[in-house]
Amino acid sequence: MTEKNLYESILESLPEDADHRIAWLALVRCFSSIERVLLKHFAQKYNSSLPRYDVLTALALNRDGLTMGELASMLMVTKGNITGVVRRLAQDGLVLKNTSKSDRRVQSVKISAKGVRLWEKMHADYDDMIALLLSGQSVEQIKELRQALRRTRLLVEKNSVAFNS
Amino acid sequence: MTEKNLYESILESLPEDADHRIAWLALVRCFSSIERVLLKHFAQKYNSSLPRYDVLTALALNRDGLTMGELASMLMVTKGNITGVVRRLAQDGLVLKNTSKSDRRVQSVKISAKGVRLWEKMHADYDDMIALLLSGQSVEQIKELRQALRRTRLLVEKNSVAFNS
DNA sequence: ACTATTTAGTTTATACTTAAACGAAATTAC
DNA sequence: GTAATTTCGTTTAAGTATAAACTAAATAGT
Repeated sequence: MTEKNLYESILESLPEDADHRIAWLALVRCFSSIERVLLKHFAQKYNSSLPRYDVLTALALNRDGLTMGELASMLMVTKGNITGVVRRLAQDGLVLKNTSKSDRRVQSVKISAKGVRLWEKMHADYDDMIALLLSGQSVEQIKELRQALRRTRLLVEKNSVAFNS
Repeated sequence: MTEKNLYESILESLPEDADHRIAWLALVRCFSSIERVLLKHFAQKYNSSLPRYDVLTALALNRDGLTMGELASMLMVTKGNITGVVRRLAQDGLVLKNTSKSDRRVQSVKISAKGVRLWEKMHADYDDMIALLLSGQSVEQIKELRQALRRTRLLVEKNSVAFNS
C-alpha cells in the first residue's frame, strides 16, 4: 500500500501544456530530494541543522564578525529568527556574542575556534555530499543545469518586482 | 549598508572548478527566490501556508479521503506533522476527519465543500504566479530546464541509495 | 536641551517540522 | 483464547520560522 507521492499525483492532474507549472514541479522535486539527504546526514552526523550551518558559514566567511541585523539580511530571515539560532550556537560555544562599544544596541557575533573546527568539517562534508549526489552527469550537463537555473532565477527576480508592492 | 547575500559570499569563496557545488547553489537560489514569492503571496492573500495548500491538494486529488498515514507518506513528512496541520484545517472547516468504522485506529480525512472552494482559488492562483514568475523563457528553454532538473533528480535518487542505510 | 523618530535587537504568539515516547486497536503466534 | 507484536495516530520536547509588539539606544528636528 505505498501511495503515489503527491508530486506524481499533481503531475498527472496537470494539462500537458502547463509547461511552467511542470518545470516548477521538477524544481521542487529536485531540490527536495537533495535537501532531504543533506538534512538527514547533518542531523545524524553533527546533530546540527542547515540553519546552524548557514550561520556558521556566514561567520566563517566574515571573521571580523557580523551584527544580528547583518546575519538576518545575509540569510534573508527575520532578526527574531537569528536571535534564537545565535543563542543556541553561543550556548554550544560555537559563536561569541559581544555588545558593540560604539553602539550599545549592536551585537557583534563572531565564530569561535570550536566553531571554525566544526564548520570546516561540515563544509568539506557538504561539498562531498553534493559532489556524490550530483555525480553521473557530464561537465556540460552540469553547466547546462547551472545556466538554466541562473537564467530562470534572474527572470524570477525581474518578474517578481511586480509583487513587492 | 546592504550586505552581500550569503549565496554570493559562498560563490566567491568557492574554487572555479567546484561545478557540483556551484550548480547546487544555483538550484537553492532559484528555488528560494520562487518559494519566497509564493509564500508571501499565499500568506497575504489567503492567510495560508504551503503545507496547508499541499494537504488540500492531496485531498482535492483524492476525494474519497486519505488516512493520516497516507497523507504523511504522500507529502513525505512525519505523521505527527500531519496531525497538527489537519487539526488546524479541520478547525477552519476546510477538511473533515472521521474515525474509520472498520478500524478504529484509522482516521479518514476528506476535503470539505469550503475546502474545495478555497483550494480551487489557490490552485488557479498558484498556476498564474508560476507562469508569471517563469515567463520570459522560450518553450525550448523551459523544456531544457525541466529536463536538466529531471535528469539531476533521477541521479540524486540513484546516488542517495548509499545513504539510506 | 528636549522631544520625536528611527534603529537594533528581543520577546511573544503562532505555525511548521522532526524524533521519540506513548496509547489504543488490530494482528500474529502459540 | 491469550500473550506478544505490529500498526495508527497523538503527544511531547526541541528547533526553526514569521509577524507584531516591545525595549533600549542613538539620531534628528526644533
